[in-house]
Amino acid sequence: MAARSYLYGGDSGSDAVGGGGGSGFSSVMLTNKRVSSSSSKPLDSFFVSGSSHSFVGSRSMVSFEDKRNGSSGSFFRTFDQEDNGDDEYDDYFHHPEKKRRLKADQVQFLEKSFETENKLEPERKIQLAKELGLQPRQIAIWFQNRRARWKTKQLEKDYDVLQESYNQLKANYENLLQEKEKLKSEVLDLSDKLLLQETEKGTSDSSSTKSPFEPLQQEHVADCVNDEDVTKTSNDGIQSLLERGDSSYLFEQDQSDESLDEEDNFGKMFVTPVSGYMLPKIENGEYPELDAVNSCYLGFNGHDQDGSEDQSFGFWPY
DNA sequence: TTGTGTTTTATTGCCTCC
DNA sequence: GGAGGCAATAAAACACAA
Repeated sequence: MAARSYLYGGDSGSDAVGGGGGSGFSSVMLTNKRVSSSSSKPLDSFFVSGSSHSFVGSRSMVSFEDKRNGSSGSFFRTFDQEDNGDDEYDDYFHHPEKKRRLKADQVQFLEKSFETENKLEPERKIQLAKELGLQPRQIAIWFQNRRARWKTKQLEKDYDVLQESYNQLKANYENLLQEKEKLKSEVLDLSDKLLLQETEKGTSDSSSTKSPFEPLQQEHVADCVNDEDVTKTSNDGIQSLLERGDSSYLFEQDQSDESLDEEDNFGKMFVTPVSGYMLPKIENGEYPELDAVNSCYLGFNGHDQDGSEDQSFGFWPY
């Protein structure tokens, strides 16, 4: 073990109460195992608990509460002040391995001190030990354990917050999925209508100019719409077109029909060559709404990069 | 009364800081 | 290298249902 000094009981703690399961009364159990420069000088273990005592020994250093017999009273009891001193003497000296809990008022005092500052400076440790009639080491241990409990509570709170956030995100994601399905069916419906329209137009006028939808076969559109990764595919198609500088597939608005543009911004849309989706047209080198369209995939596409299923899009702090 | 789960007190070992 | 903090853990004390 690293350098650690023991005031009593010699070496590490095979004979100490607690981890070692050994014996040893307060001279072991309540002893500063570590010697610190500030508070764990050898006399620390014999810390005087009350202002009226210059030295009262280990008995008065501990002021435990035994809830079973309801003993209570001042923090600063001494042997002389005990009502049933002999019995408690037996408790302390003949059952050396027993731990005693701090009294409720001692705990309350420590809690208030912890509220103001959860770290313990040596001076404050000494002061608290004086006021409570405990050893500085006990104060330090109490604060240490209290910090651990506080941390656990904080983690629980953080977990709850994250859980709530996750639930909200999940709900949003499910809403977006529903919305996406709805939009899909709308796109499919409109594509059908347009194709029908083009077909009728084609039969009546076979020499008309090519429709921008001509490359799109209806079954192809349907296939693409059913594609799980359709939005990503759409984006890929757009990117490849942009890289090729090929804008011939972009759906150009019929300039003669201004009312259509005003009513539904149809002219700001184009049909993707691969999936047949209508998407916002590029403006200033950016897709104004494409990021928003794809955002759900980036965050919640439910697939790993290798394509495997990954339904656990939640995040856990541990 | 007893078995069992939880809380509290304390130890141990490791780590960081000065 | 010493002092102190923290995580892990032990064990006593406590709570409570059966």
